[in-house]
Amino acid sequence: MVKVPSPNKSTVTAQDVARLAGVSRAVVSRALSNNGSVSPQSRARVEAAARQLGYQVNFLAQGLNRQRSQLIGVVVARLTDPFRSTLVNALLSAIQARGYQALVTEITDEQETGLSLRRFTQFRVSGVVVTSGQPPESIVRECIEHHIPVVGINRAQSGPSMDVVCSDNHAGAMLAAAQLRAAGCQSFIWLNYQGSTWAGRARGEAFHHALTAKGIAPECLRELQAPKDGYEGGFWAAQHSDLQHSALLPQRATTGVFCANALLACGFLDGMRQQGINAPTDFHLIGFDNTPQTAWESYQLTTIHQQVDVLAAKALDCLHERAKNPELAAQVIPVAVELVHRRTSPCVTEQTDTL
Amino acid sequence: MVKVPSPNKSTVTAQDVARLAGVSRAVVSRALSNNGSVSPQSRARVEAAARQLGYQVNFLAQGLNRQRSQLIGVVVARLTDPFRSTLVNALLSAIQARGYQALVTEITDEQETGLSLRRFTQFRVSGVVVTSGQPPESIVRECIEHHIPVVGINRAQSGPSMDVVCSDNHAGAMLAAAQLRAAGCQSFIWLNYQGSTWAGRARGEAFHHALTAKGIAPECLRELQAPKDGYEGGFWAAQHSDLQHSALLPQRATTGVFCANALLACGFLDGMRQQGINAPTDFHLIGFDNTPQTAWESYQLTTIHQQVDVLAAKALDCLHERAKNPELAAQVIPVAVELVHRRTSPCVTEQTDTL
DNA sequence: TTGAAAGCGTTACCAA
DNA sequence: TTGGTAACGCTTTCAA
Repeated sequence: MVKVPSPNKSTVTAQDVARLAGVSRAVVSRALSNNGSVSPQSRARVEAAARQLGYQVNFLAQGLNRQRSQLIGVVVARLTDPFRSTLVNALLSAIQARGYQALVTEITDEQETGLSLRRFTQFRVSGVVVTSGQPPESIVRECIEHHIPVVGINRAQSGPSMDVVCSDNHAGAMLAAAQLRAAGCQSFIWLNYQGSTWAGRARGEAFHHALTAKGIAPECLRELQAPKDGYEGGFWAAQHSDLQHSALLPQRATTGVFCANALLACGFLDGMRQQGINAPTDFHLIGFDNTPQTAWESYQLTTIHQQVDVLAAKALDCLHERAKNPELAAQVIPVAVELVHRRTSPCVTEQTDTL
Repeated sequence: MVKVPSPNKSTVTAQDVARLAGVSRAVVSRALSNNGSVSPQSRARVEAAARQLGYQVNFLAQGLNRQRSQLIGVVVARLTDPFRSTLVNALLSAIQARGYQALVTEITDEQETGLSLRRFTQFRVSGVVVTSGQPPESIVRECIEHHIPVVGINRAQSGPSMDVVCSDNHAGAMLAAAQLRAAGCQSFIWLNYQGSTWAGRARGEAFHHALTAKGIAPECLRELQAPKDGYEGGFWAAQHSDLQHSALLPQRATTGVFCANALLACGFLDGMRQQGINAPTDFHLIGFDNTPQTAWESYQLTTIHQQVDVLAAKALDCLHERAKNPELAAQVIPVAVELVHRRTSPCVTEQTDTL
């Protein structure tokens, strides 16, 4: 049973511990941070004193002195997007597991990324993870000059200073293309929204390549662009696609739809259903992200799964690496994705996809 | 066009600005923090110098000196829950709008709440918002002693030190009960999960009271308890309810189901549909939270809306109030909720509910 | 191994 | 109004 004598003095400092333990501040610091040599008995006395007084390091002072806080900055936009919150959740876990604390900034506009980074440097963070927005290269360089590593997740590499960890969009698009092909789709739709993120565009291009590589004629791939992101965007796209007509053709050539993200896919599916068209009977549908909702009974979306915890872990690895070696050339680290077979494009029985 | 001379010296301090402006550090500090008197010309020179050098305050040093950082701690669990992420999103916006930065901790276990608070104090945060978990009163008191106000959102008031901002669960339950009654429901089910949060239990009790106050016999209200939270819990509950039988009775007494949260409601609806039972034809369903998904076409859940931005704003107001006056008695601040009419229990045409 | 002392970068008080 | 100075609380040389 630890007994705190009395919280008379509002805040207990290393000095107080030193006094009680009968040593100097320096010894206290060394003992508590396992840094420098301390005799076993001193250490014991310090630890006892610290416990007794309920001493806790002042991270502000510690950071000021070390020129580095145990903070890691995280930039995110629209946390209400299920994929984003899943990713941030993974990041928080990873950050805390490594003994850091997360300083989170929400941006509503890509432009704000830079400002966030600046504020992070003012806290002397140990690193920054950008999950949304594209920071201006100049500001990233500022960070690097302050020895603050910056890593992006699922975004374009902007300049030579920022590492990037990125789900393998190309592989994802290939998996989607292969699945749709194997399922017998003859025509294809790529669904994205206007002003899509870099990741979305990358997926679209990869899908295009994957299809043409499979010998699909260009006119068989249409692109649908919703005026806005999210569920509503997908819903809108469904109402403005002409899939309902082609699906009703006598010799219906099954259409395969690939979406830039999970929300678009959910919205699209609902929008089509509202018109009496459903997957996989009338068309096939594959989304990206594998958010929890895509697994819900009403959707059961076939989707490309992103390993968020791997993304998070590798991002932190990156920060760590680069902190040790700032001169390192910027890397792009791919993270594998997986195709999750669900109802909107069910698994096809073994079939060599060599067409 | 601002020109940064050269980032030769890694980090520029107030001293540097002072030197360039030809004044002392003190003047720089006063000029830049609008605190204390500075002559117009000094101020101008300082500002120019600061801009020229790209000076940015070191928040660590500032906080150390002021004994308070411009950080606000946020405790959250399971950020993947859409309601949580919506709430945290609102909190982040509010925190930043007021010039603070959010220090976010994810807890996986209620027990960790205390540890989070401790770490927050080590950063000398200006306040703490607890959105998950119940902090031990002793630790909350520690915070208060360090002049760090703590506010909870949607949780029980634990002890006399923590303010609480809380959606009006009672009103929500009343609205739900009234709606179901008006829709003609004769029997009722309250759906919650084992080990529910305090808010969930409070909603259940309020629902119970509301019904009995309306003269509903106790045997008309059953309670369903899922073994786990979330969508899966709701889905499970649907499979283990006997609603499918009662719904098929010849003289079917329409059943009204009220759920502790949105995920349960979505899961329950899907689970029932899988058995061929649907709302509102076979039963009525009302959820809580009004998360984005409940508005999706596949669900269109009638639900109790929580005003997350009001919750966030009032929570920060609380912190502010209490920072000014730490001796204040702990408050419980209710936030109004609204009934959102959607398909699972559609709006009934004007009807005085005086039964 | 230990303690004294010099910072880390700001802010606030106080005398000028 | 201004500048010197003393904190703020910690870490890290550097001698002893």
